Amino acid sequence: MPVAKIPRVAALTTTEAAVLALLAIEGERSGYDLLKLMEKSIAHVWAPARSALYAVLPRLEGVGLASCRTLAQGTRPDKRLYAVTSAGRRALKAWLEAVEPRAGDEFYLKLFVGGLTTADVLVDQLAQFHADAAARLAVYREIEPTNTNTGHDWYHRHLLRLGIARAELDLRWAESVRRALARGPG
Amino acid sequence: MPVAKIPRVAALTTTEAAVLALLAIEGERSGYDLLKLMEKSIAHVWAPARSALYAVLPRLEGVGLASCRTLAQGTRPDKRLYAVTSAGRRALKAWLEAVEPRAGDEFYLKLFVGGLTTADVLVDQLAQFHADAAARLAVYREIEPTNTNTGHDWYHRHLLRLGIARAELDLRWAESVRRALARGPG
DNA sequence: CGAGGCATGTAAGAGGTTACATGATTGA
DNA sequence: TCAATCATGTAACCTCTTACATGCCTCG
Repeated sequence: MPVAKIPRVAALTTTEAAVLALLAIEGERSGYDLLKLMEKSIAHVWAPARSALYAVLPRLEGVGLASCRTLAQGTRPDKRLYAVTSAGRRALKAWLEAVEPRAGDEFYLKLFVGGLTTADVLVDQLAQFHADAAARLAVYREIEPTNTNTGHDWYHRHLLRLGIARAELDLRWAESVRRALARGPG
Repeated sequence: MPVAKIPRVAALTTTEAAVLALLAIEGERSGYDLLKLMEKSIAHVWAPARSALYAVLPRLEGVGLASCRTLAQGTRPDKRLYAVTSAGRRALKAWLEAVEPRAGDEFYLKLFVGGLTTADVLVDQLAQFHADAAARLAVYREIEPTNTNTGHDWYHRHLLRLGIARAELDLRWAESVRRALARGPG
């Protein structure tokens, strides 16, 4: 008996996730609306080009993660209003819950739209972020005593200092956010 | 009278610069050699895929920034040994001296191979890095008082804290490196 | 009457990535 | 005998960027 094929929806790209998340938060919007909303919020964490946004919206509609209706405006150009579908919400949930090492900006984006998920999920994401920083710190600590501080090592030493300070900062920050989440957001 | 056309050599990509810099530091090497060297040094700052390295070397040779000779080895596969040409050194110099805002990883790479240039150049690069961090900090400081700490703002607040702490760290670090450069490297 | 907002897209190209492809030698 | 090291590349694809293209309305 053949195993039922679960339609594995391809994972969202960061841009797709950002758009879906913004639609989920703000409700039905046009590409133009989203651009303006992004500028003063999510752009600090993820800022796709205008053309990327306009490319991603029809794609999301094509795979059923967003719906679209065209709003004819008398004088102005037509608007295409997009909204997240239930499949879109499911994809967004899967994206938010997927924990990946060295997620980089994707992690910041998840925290930025943290209101769309639960504290549990965010604690897991944060634990990974913490582990990543700890791993980096361990690597740097191991390199440190081998640095001679002469020749090219002189320059490497400064970068090493920055890497260590950054990693330590990240560790402290992750801890503090974890505690805040434990006390409960909002 | 037509103005003499200065052959504007296209700016180096980060990967090209990393490879040229490594060749400049280590001398004549094969792609395979470079890969191993990268792993335990420059990779912390810039880590291209293996295939990217093997693609970039013939390209550098094609535009005259690197030279290549094939070394037939009895038992092992042939080696292609690359070296920086004088045009390559000039391109590298131009890359090192070009100051760009929000250079990101490219800045770290320049400092990593700082031994290939002068303290003056690095001070300029550092000044830009400092200015970038200051600009970020200013933006965050402006956002801070508008944050309500409720709803989605609760999450944004934590990211804001991280952004501010990072920017402050970067400012202090840039200052300390600048002072160290003033005392003279090596 | 000109700048800027409203509103959507296309085309070309940059700059990577992963997976595929090959094959001998050496050390455990 | 099996995995790792030596050694180089190709092919397909992904994702995003910049620049091009269009056209009306509104406000100063």
